[in-house]
Amino acid sequence: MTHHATQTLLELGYRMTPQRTLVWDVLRQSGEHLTAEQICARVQEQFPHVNMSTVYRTLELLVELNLVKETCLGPSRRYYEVEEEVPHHHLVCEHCGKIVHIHDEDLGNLPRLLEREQGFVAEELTVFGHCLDCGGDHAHP
Amino acid sequence: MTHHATQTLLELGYRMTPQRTLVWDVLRQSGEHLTAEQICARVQEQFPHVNMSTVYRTLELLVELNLVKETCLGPSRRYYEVEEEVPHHHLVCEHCGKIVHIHDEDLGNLPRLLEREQGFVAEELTVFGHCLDCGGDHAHP
DNA sequence: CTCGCTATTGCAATAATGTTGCAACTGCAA
DNA sequence: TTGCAGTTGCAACATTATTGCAATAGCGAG
Ligand SMILES: [Mn+2]
Ligand SMILES: [Mn+2]
Ligand SMILES: [Zn+2]
Ligand SMILES: [Zn+2]
Repeated sequence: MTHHATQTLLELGYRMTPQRTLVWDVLRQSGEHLTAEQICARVQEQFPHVNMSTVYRTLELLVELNLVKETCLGPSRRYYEVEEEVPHHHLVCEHCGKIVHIHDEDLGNLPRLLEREQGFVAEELTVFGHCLDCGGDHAHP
Repeated sequence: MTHHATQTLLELGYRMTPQRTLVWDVLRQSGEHLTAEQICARVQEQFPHVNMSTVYRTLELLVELNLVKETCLGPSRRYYEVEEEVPHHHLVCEHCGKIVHIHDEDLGNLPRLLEREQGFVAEELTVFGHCLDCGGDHAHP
């Protein structure tokens, strides 16, 4: 576990445990969006007796401390990834499942428009649609 | 159940049943985003023995026929609403839970931007953030 | 209008995902 | 080294959704 996360935990009176280190390292090394179950499986490759409930509790803690981000990219499942310095948004291809990251500067004038017209402050957005490979022509190949 | 939905079902060889009529009518009359459980509760006010599994199966069918839209507005729950002619998108306030509809013309240049820069065809988008009442000033009151 | 076929339903069991109570264990600070 | 509060594993539980199956009931044919 990097100095960053370790320090945050210890400063706040939490303890460093192998379980927490492993969950964090899995997320750092994968760089993907992982479900709790996927994280648990990868943790168990190195430490087989680690329990799902520990993984859930660890994720809950890391999310609370803003070290990990929880995202809903579809029904019935939560995905986790390391919280990055600069926030990002998601394009989700409904055909192949591919997920692409975009950043505030890719949003054009939408945030200003929503704030001006609706008084709504956009923080994170998810766009469902079809990616380049899956037919931008609406053909849903 | 309106002529519209009835006809679609019958044309395709499905049968009209009181259960299907009730689910459809609940969705039409509410105009809100309802969970399967809420729909079932309202159906049971008029027809108490209707079962949850029937509601789920009915919703699955109506979604498949594009009569109802299923939306994921957060983890752990699916919401249903009547599919409208003109598609819409959602602003979800993470503080008070309020959901606002916006339409394509409220999106500014985002769809064109995504298509041009990412080759991504946006179909439906969900924006998480904070509504007017819940402090556009990031104060999260 | 009646009949019969088969789509549909209710029910209970099961699945999938996440949460919690609790006794045993263990970081870590003194 | 030691003690204790934070943490874990486990099993039970909670919530949301799906499925197998026998009983029921639409609806088209006659
Ligand atoms: Mn992401
Ligand atoms: Mn809606
Ligand atoms: Zn795709
Ligand atoms: Zn609000």
